[in-house]
Amino acid sequence: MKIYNTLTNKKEAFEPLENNLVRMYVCGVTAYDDCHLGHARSAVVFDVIRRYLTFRGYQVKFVRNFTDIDDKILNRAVEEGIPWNEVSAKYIEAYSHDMNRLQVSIPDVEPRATDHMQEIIEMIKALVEKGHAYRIDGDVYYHVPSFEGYGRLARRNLDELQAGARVEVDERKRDPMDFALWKGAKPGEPAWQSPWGPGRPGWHIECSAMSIRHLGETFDLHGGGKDLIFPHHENEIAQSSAVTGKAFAKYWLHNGMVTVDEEKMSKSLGNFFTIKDIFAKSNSSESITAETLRYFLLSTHYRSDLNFSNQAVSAAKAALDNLYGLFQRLEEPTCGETADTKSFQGMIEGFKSAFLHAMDDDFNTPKALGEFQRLRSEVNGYLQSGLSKGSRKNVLETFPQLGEPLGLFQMAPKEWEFRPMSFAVTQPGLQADSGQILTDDWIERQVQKRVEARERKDFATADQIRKNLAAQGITIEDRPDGTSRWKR
RNA sequence: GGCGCCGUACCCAAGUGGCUAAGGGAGCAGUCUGCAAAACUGCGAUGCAGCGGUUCGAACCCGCUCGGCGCCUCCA
Repeated sequence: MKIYNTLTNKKEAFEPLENNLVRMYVCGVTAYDDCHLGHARSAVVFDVIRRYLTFRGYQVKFVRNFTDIDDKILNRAVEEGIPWNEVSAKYIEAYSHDMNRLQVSIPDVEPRATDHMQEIIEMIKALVEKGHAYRIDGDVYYHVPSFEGYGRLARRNLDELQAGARVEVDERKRDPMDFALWKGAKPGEPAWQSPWGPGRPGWHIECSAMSIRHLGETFDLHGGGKDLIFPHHENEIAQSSAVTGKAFAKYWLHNGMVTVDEEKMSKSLGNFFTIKDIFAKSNSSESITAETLRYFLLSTHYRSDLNFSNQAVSAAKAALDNLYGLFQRLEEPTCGETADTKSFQGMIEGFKSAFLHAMDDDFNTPKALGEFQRLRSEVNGYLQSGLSKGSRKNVLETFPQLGEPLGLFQMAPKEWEFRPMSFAVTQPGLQADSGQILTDDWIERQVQKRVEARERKDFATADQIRKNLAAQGITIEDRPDGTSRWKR
């Protein structure tokens, strides 16, 4: 298996530090607002990485944190007029809800900064003792020049950084690059007791403290969005290695940004789409919307940026329609039995090995999805001439089995709906009475009436029924034997 | 200004030194069908931003140019 490591800037053979145990930490979110598609991408990408490692036989311990104390949370509390810890609790709940809808599996540990104050304070104390941090009044700063390897991850040197510094420099700091480990509390702010007086931790230290607490001083994988490389991950390394004297994470993985009109999706630009909104505006069921979003998110390699558009999501939905269409046909009773052919077995095996090969190469999900599509096309070809029951079953099991690491193809084919996906009300007339209110029984009766009409060659009636159903978003497909299937 | 990434067909997107440049969406044509739908088959980049260079051979390596983006500030 090969994994691209930001630390070395190249793909490396993946070798866990300890046998087949993989310890991975991913930076989660600051709980002060609903999460958007960018947050979701990071969560889905690392969910897939975790699932695939597990699928490959590794024992994975996966930790993803919540930042539940931070300036933005405090600001939000003032805005909403509620206590700060209600803000974080509310948005942690919202995040968990969204991740659950997106079928993102729950990490083994979801640590929160406020539950690790002891570890954080101990770590800062150690940094002060070792001369890597200093106190100014109630604040504690990390002294960046005291750490020799600073800038290695982001491939920058201190001179360059200072030349480009855009922040107003706090004159009290020994170096402009120094960052806060501990912030003394201002009146009215929440505070924890510390050797430097009441206050709260800076952002970067919590990830160091929590990852070491749950995974040990050196662990295998550390992930997050690529916008965290600098300064967040650079600072994590500086803090952690300065305390332990050991290497921190062995492999650093970073996902690309989600963009809108080629610009990074972000709060500050205001060009973000929340997961909540996307689900609310979707004309499909929650599970179908979730699978479509996952397919969309995995259709670009995790390290590249991914542009969000209605068209791109629709393409993902259409691609899934074709796959679920095949599943549906495979489940139908066979008319003619044909014997298994050698070439069929070979084709399935060829697919499996192509899938593994793609995923083993730095989790190349777009390539893997391409292989699934190729399998679909192959199986459809076999279906033209006939496929044995055993082979049908084989295919029907292969998709969910290999789709599991991607979190795809877990749905029963009959639950799938084939209507084009949209996120807004496009055609009010059609939208208003789309399939949802129609019961399967009612549709079934309509279809049966049409079958009977066709039997007596009353095509006018048959076509009228088909037209009516089409207006409700129901598609009819006639089989050669005179029966019909329908799809929402 | 510094550091880094990217530019592959109408759209999305793999491929990063050597078979006919994966796959999906959209489109067109054919087979099938009462007509459809679906499926299948075929068509679609003599070329991978442009220009040079290295090489027996380059989308892939090197250089320059143009264009886009990210980070350098909170950020997934």
